[in-house]
Amino acid sequence: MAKVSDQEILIGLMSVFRSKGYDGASLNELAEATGLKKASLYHRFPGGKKEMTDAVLDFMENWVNEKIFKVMSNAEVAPQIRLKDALYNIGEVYGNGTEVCLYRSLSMDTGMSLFGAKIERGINQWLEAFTVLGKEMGLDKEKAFKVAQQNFVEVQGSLVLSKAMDNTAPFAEALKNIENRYQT
Amino acid sequence: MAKVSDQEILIGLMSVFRSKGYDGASLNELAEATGLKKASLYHRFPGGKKEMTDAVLDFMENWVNEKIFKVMSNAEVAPQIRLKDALYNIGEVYGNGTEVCLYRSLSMDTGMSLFGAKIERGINQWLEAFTVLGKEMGLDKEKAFKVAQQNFVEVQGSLVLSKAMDNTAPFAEALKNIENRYQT
DNA sequence: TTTTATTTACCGAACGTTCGGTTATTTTAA
DNA sequence: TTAAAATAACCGAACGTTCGGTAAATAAAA
Repeated sequence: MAKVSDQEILIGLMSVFRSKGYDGASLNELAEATGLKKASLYHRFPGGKKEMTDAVLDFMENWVNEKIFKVMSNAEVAPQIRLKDALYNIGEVYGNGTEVCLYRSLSMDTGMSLFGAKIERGINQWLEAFTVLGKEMGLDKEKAFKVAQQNFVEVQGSLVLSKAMDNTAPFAEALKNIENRYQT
Repeated sequence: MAKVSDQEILIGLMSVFRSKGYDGASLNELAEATGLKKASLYHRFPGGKKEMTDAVLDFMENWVNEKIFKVMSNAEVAPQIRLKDALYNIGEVYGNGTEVCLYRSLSMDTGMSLFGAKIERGINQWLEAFTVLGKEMGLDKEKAFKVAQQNFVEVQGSLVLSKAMDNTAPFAEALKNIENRYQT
């Protein structure tokens, strides 16, 4: 029996990578955040820090798939409601503007050269979810993709601003803008 | 006589801090980027890495003041032209979408606790420049500030997207959006 | 000659990683 | 069903390397 579950470990690791980035995340810190000792972390992740980050990125990709893509594609729910649900989830994962995006934290040089492909995949899934919704709401393919990109841009940009200004208002407004963007 | 000028040093330091962040920027790398040896850097910056970063942030703040604020406030030039000039400068400093924002790179936990105040000051000056222009073009104070914020959000967000997707189009579009935003 | 600038050589501390070994748990054999 | 063997999980201590930073020595300017 594991002392700490895989999911608990991933959540701990993610929190450190998000706030410190790849270079800034030390093994001591990562171990402390998971509740395991350094050497035990290496038992779970023989590939070391790199493997831990890969696992966190997979975890995040899965989250995007479950909490954004599937929600947005669920044909049993009215589009307006799907959007609201997905935006709620987005608000939650970013602590309503107080938390940073994992993809952004890992987008420095070191992270990009190690995980660039995975980051790109995750963002594309994010964009695809909004594109699907846009098309369902009557936009043509290109327009739907453009709107999806704009949504991503505003979420990321507002997170930068909210963080730097220590004020969650820009992020809240970005979410509101996105919702308005799909008003009929 | 200095082997390397202050400005050359600052440019070298900034390039490393931008691409690597604070934690990821090692003194060996910083030294190499300036053309000086590590110990010589310490002669110029007795306060070490922290002082180097402070100097780079001051350098950046000065850049924002010269290349954005003053340009935007120059009453001798038509507002449309001022905007165009400032946007051109913004495009240049970000390599038209290929380069990262210093404030973003230093916005991880370590950087925020050390330089949060300075980062906030720099961003506020950025916002103030656009607010001035907006007011001159007939917007009321609050609206002008809101538009300035939106501009910042789109620049930052599009930089994240352009970097991750290795595609400068989102950044170019963000600049275009900003210009359109002040169309009469 | 004195001051300033630069460099070589070096330091303790922290880094990511590995090792040797202990304790649980699971699997196999009797 | 129990005992032995194998495996999985964990941890303290240490590895070699790189970190940020310093002292002493050399080179250049004033």
